[in-house]
Amino acid sequence: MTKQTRSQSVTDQLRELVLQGTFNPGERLYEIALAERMGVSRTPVRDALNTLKIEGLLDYETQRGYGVREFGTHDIVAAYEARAALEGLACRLAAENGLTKDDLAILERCVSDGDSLLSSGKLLPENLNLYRQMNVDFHETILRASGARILADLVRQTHNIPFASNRIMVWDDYQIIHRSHDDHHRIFEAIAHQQSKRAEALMQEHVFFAGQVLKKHIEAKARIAEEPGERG
Amino acid sequence: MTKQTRSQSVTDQLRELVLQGTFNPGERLYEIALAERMGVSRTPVRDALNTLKIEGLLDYETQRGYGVREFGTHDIVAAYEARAALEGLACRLAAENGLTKDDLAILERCVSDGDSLLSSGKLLPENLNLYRQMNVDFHETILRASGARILADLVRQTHNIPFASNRIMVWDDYQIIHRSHDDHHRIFEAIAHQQSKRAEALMQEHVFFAGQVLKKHIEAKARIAEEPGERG
DNA sequence: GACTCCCCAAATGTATACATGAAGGCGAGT
DNA sequence: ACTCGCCTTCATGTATACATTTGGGGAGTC
Repeated sequence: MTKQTRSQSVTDQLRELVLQGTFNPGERLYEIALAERMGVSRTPVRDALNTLKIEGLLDYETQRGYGVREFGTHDIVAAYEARAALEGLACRLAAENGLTKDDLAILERCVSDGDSLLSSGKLLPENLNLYRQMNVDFHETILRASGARILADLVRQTHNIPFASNRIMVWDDYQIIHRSHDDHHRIFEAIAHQQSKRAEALMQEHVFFAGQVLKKHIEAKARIAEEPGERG
Repeated sequence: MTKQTRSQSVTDQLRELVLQGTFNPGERLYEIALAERMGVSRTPVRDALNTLKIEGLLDYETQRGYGVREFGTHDIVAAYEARAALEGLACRLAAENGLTKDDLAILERCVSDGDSLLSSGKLLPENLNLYRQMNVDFHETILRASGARILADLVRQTHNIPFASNRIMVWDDYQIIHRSHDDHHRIFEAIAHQQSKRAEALMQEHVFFAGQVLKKHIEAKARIAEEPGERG
């Protein structure tokens, strides 16, 4: 990891805090309080707040400061739908342009690495990070291969929603992970054979499905959390 | 227009300068020089540079400052394709949810205003701003009606590319404008009748077509600009 | 007792001083 | 004369002092 400035470091820390739900929705964030908490001056904190505002994680009003933006299931689903459309598009462009040998090799490696990690019939907890990294690599390689940096930028935006990050997945169902990795197989095949339309459709479904899984997961969790109160 | 801070004002000015091509691609932007030029201190300038970096207009390297990002025809086309996908999605969601009476009324108004402006068989120069505003209203209303703020955010991003703004259009061909407004008619109809799939397809084509027109326009201009040099 | 107006406190906006790092030129040594 | 390394210079990164605005609380009046 290359050296980074305090502004960048604070931005990353604060983004992580917000994405992890450390703050309550709507909670106001004070520059001075954050600066003291992080052990820096207001300057890097202001940079970070400004950045997260543009990324869409914070609300802002002139002379009134920043607040944590509220996100509902609806927003998460919309983010996944947007991501599905964008990554589908990137996938099609990549297939149309044709990949470099290097990029093709990376994708092939991702697919075979995934096969290994899943070969035992389950995903071992110690392999979770490896699988996650493989998944990120797969998607980022395709975005890069699309040749359109703006698509990568837009997709990055769609990750900036609590629960919607590509690093957060539903891991408790081997069947779902297996099916997801099966999608990777077919996407790779479609790209390699320049079946651009098929590649687009597969990627759209791949991402959309992940969104649906996450949605059900969140709703189930919310139901459980509410039950004790509903009994009274 | 509500009062805004210097940071916001400088950001808007600088964004406009970059979008209008005031700086050469790759040109470096110095904080101090900009601050003097704009008559403010480095603080608002730094805010602005940070903002435009995240919006994707500037490149940045730690301890090395900011530079104007280069955009090619390829980027512009990709931006339009992304916008087509996103606005198509928003249009479908809006049609599925159903619009409020107010939003429906706004769209209807946009359509009939456009009819008036084009009724003479051409678009008069003094009506150009009115038409442009109508067009912006139409698209923004649909984005709002989609109920997904993230879509509006993402679409805004796609405007942050030189030549790709929704405020820049190719105005010299009445036929094209007329066809574009005809799309609005049909999109309105599809939304009003909750024909969500049709609404999505129409909007996708509507935006994609605008991108194609712009692409040809840019290429034609580039050809003309190069000719004198090619003769030598 | 409630309402209004004014003043103060606190938070954000802006400027500037200071710190750090990077790049290029100049001088010394070979 | 050429190369290596240091040193100067300048631009960015960070902290802090100062300015402005907002909102609330207290005092005074009806």
